[in-house]
Amino acid sequence: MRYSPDQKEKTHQRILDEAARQFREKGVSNTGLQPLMKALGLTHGGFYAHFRSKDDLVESALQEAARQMDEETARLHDTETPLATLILQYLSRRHRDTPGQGCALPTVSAELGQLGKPSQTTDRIVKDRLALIDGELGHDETSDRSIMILSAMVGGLQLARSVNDPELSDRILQATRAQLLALIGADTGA
Amino acid sequence: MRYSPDQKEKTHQRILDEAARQFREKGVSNTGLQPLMKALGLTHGGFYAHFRSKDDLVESALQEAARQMDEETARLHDTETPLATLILQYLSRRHRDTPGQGCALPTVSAELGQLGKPSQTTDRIVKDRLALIDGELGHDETSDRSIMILSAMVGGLQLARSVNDPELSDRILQATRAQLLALIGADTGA
DNA sequence: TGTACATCAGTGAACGCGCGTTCACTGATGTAC
DNA sequence: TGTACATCAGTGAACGCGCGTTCACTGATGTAC
Repeated sequence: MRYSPDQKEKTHQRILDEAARQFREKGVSNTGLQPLMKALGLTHGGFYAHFRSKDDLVESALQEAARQMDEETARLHDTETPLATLILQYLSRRHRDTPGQGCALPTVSAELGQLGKPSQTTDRIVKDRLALIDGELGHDETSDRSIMILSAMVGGLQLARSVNDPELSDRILQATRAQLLALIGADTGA
Repeated sequence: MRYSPDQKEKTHQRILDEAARQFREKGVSNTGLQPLMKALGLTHGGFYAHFRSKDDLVESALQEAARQMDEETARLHDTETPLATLILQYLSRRHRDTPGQGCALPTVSAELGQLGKPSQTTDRIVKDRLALIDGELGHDETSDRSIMILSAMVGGLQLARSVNDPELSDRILQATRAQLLALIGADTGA
């Protein structure tokens, strides 16, 4: 059956959103196209009217996740201390517990790197994040400090997600947060 | 055919070693038992004389990787500045390029966390690493500082592996290394 | 010492299953007259 | 305005494939007599 004129575009976006969520939640390898389409109330055959292949979807979904992230960081600048807010949000329980809405670096990017599938988008996300942090720190170009902050953010989130003991997980978030805030306090203050 | 008395034990260890390597290199989901056994010159059916299931192998291999790591860190104490040496080795090109011999936290543990498979071993590895770092820093119990150092190590390694641009990858390793060494210099010096 | 038998690590075909992908088809909508 | 036709998003069966797992079997070694 044929649908209203903008129906295809809407479905395309729904697939993209759901994929971006599931890829970050369960990993690319553990996300099947069949269950994904079923979750949207569609059958799997129709997928190929929207994307050339699963790899195509992966790349598009990674870009979509990056775009969503950009929107969120844009909203950051309305706050008083954007970098502190970024760190607090990144290393929050909420971000730990909802990977589907969060940063793609610890999940999708890591898996792509492991599989040897190069993605320009990973580099773009990393460079954007670094530029954001450097901007807040008052640096004109990529600094060692901003790289180390991003490393600690990604590693802290990942460890908090990997660990089994809930107290240890909370502790990892809290400690990494506190240390990073102290670091940037020393940078931007005095 | 039957083999010499200690043959089974040797084969068991060979499977364990190869699995620990492949899991860290390609991820658990992307490692098949059939190719794994073939790589050892065996057929896949024989696998179940050694392990109850793939999940059993995953847990055993994770423990094996942890054991290998312990051996390596034990050797660290022969060096003059063990913590600095640990950081330099962890964030080295060598470690980035040979995940099969390296730390399981950024690869296997992350994937298990993603799949919702709890593993006691992940917690043990994290706690051991933290204890090691705290010991070098002169702390009696887990400190915020040691957690943040481990976060930055894991995150820096992972980012360096995920990124496509070789210069950016090298830069991430170098910057995270430099910042962490400066941090522990300030801690242990002064 | 020689022979009959039990053991069991490893073999390889077979299983059901979910995967990514293909393809002939459907049928409501948009277009042409 | 009414009718005939083209379009094409979505359907659902089917494909070949690799997966984890099972199982009847093999045959060199260890054991019992």
